[in-house]
Amino acid sequence: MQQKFVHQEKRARILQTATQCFADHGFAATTIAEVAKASGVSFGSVFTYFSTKDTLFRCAVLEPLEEMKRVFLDIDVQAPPSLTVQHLITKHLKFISEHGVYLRVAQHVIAQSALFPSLFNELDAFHLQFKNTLQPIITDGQCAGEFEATDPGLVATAYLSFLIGVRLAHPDAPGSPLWDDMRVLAFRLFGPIVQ
Amino acid sequence: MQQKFVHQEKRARILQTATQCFADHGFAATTIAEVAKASGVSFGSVFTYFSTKDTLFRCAVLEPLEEMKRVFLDIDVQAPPSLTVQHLITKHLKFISEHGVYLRVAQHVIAQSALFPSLFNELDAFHLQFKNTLQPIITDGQCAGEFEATDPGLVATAYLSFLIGVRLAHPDAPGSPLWDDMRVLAFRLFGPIVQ
Amino acid sequence: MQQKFVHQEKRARILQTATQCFADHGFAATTIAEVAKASGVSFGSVFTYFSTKDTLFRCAVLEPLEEMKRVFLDIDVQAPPSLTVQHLITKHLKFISEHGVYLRVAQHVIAQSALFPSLFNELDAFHLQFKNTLQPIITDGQCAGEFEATDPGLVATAYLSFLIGVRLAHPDAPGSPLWDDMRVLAFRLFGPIVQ
Amino acid sequence: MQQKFVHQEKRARILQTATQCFADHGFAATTIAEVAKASGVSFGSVFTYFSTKDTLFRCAVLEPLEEMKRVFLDIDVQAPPSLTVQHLITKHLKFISEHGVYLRVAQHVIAQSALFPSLFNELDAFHLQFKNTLQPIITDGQCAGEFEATDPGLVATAYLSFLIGVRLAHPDAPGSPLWDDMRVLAFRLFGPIVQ
DNA sequence: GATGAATGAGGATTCATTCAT
DNA sequence: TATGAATGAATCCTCATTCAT
Repeated sequence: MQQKFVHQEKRARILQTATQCFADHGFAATTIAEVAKASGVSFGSVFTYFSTKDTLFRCAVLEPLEEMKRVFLDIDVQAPPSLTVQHLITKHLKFISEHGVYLRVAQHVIAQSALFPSLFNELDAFHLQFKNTLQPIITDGQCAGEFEATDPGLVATAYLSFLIGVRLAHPDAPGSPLWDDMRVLAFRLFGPIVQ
Repeated sequence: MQQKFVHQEKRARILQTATQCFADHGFAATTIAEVAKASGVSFGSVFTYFSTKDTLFRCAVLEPLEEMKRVFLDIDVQAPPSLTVQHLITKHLKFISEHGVYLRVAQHVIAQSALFPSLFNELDAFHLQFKNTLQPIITDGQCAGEFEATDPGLVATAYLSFLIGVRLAHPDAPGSPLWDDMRVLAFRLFGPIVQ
Repeated sequence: MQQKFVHQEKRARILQTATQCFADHGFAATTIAEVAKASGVSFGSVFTYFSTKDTLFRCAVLEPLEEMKRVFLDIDVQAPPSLTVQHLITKHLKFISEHGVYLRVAQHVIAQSALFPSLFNELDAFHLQFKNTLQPIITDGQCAGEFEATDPGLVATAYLSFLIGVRLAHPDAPGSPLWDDMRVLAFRLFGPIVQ
Repeated sequence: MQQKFVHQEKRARILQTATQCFADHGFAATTIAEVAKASGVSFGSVFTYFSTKDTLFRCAVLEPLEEMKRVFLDIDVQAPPSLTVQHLITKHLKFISEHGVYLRVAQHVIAQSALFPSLFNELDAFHLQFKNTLQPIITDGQCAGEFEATDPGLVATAYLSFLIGVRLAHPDAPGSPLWDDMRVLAFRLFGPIVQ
């Protein structure tokens, strides 16, 4: 039992270090030796926990994706719709501000989809799920006269693209005021109607 | 003279091919042999035109940046400011829709700034120049009551981030209707006031 | 006492599995992990019974050699010599037909004598002992006019080479009729004189 | 043209060295670095000529096989059949005495057929061709009353096994008298009838 | 200039051996 | 004794760069 715990703890440390390296240097320029050293484990130990470098990368991409799904796909619907959207925006910006390292790894996959087809598909599926989850809220808001009438799919796409772009363009630490400031800008994409 | 022309044409072909490879596989996973083959030139010829792989990458990043500067930094000011902004948006979206390959290379530099510090600085300087160029227009629009009062630097940042995000999230061909559709969404970031 | 028995049984199982692996893949391409798995024991246990991989190989080569010596060096002399030889041939072919796995391991040592000098010496010594044991019988047969006059050492060498060659060239199961059929061919090497 | 010649000469040198190493240490225990050093070429150059270690091994096994086929499958039929057989034996023993290194590599493939299935099939096909080529001669000899009546396939098999066994059991240099002495022993396998 | 063979440093992966539990 | 995680040396292979033709 104790064993198992130690094992998991060590695995997590390697994975976290590797994620940082992948984010900083990309897949190809990250070496296992570098990950091992930064993790404080021996070279061979990395292979004890992750059979290949590809496996390590897969885990770095897919495991945090589960948490991201929980944050982005579980929507707490409230009235009115515009309030729901504002809460979402706050939650989303908080998440991306805190997970910059992971998101840079994910961008690597998106930018070089040809190199990581199966990982790309996973991320693309998430993208689609997110759009499908967000659209009904947008539609509700438009019906309620809170948002301008625009293709909800387009709005969802634009919003997600905006989040991606903000994250990529700003390697800032989580504490930066930027993330709070961006909330109002993000909200504009939904076409709020001033009453 | 004829010689010179042939020389330039060959160089351009190599650079274009290399840009495509860098965009698809990143810097580290692109090999000179691959570029040579795809360019239809001999292996050794790549080194005749570009002394090192780094040089080739630098050229792939910096040369198109000049064209990008012309498009993004030369602003044709018109009245009213909101019209200027709309023209800019059209021009910008057109550019990014047509230069997807180059922009993926640039994203590579941004995402892995630690690997390419001098290139990153060039792109970052462009980012700053762009913001400095755009801000006066935004300020004018706000003064004219066309845009809501918001930190103009924040708006410029949000807008550029949006462009980056849309480009990264959509590997679509230039012909997609997405690029036209996004114009209205982009415009919303400026906080247009309906009159 | 019971303990000891279990110990020996486990050791024997590991050694048998290892012999099969060494025969199939050679020394270098056989891994301890593979032997452990195929033996149904834990990885570490292999080292409990055999301190190194070399030791395991040595045991796989030398322990069955004792049995082989009993079969090949204990000659039951009968009259006439040609009958003795025929009985030997039968016994030898039976042995090699039943010990194909072991003999492939031994061939490994012979073929790569530079890698296993001490093991090679053991096998070579056996070779010599065998020749020395066989020669008197051949000489007797020649004196009795049953075999043509030929250098007895040459005949013994040819006969042992024949046994080795038949075994190497035929991975057949023990039940194959080949082994019986070869008896008459083996006998010819002794130069029997038809009366 | 000169280029091509140099190229072939270098390739041949690497292949010859590699064959010696494979014969001495087997496939797994032979390192590319060792082959490179012994060949007097750089490590990387080995890969210029042979893309992988497996390819190098394949070439070491298959290329000399062509010469072996010429020697073993082209039979110069003469009268009487027993004379043909004696000439064959002389030719064969000469070949194996001179190609000990190659034959040890081939034995490696035979002994570990599971590791090299496609190479094993090539050698096995040769084995079969050889038997099919030899059988008619044996049958002729038996019809002419020169050889005892025995299954010709069995005789051919026994003879080839004998050649293999003699070669494996004797790492002697070509000049050894053994090879000449063995001719009469080999001939006995055909069951010559003294007249 | 054009070509492609030569070089060797660098990196992923394997695996015998050790050792803590 | 039994187990299997930890270690790092060893090895195959890649590829940027050099250079002779």
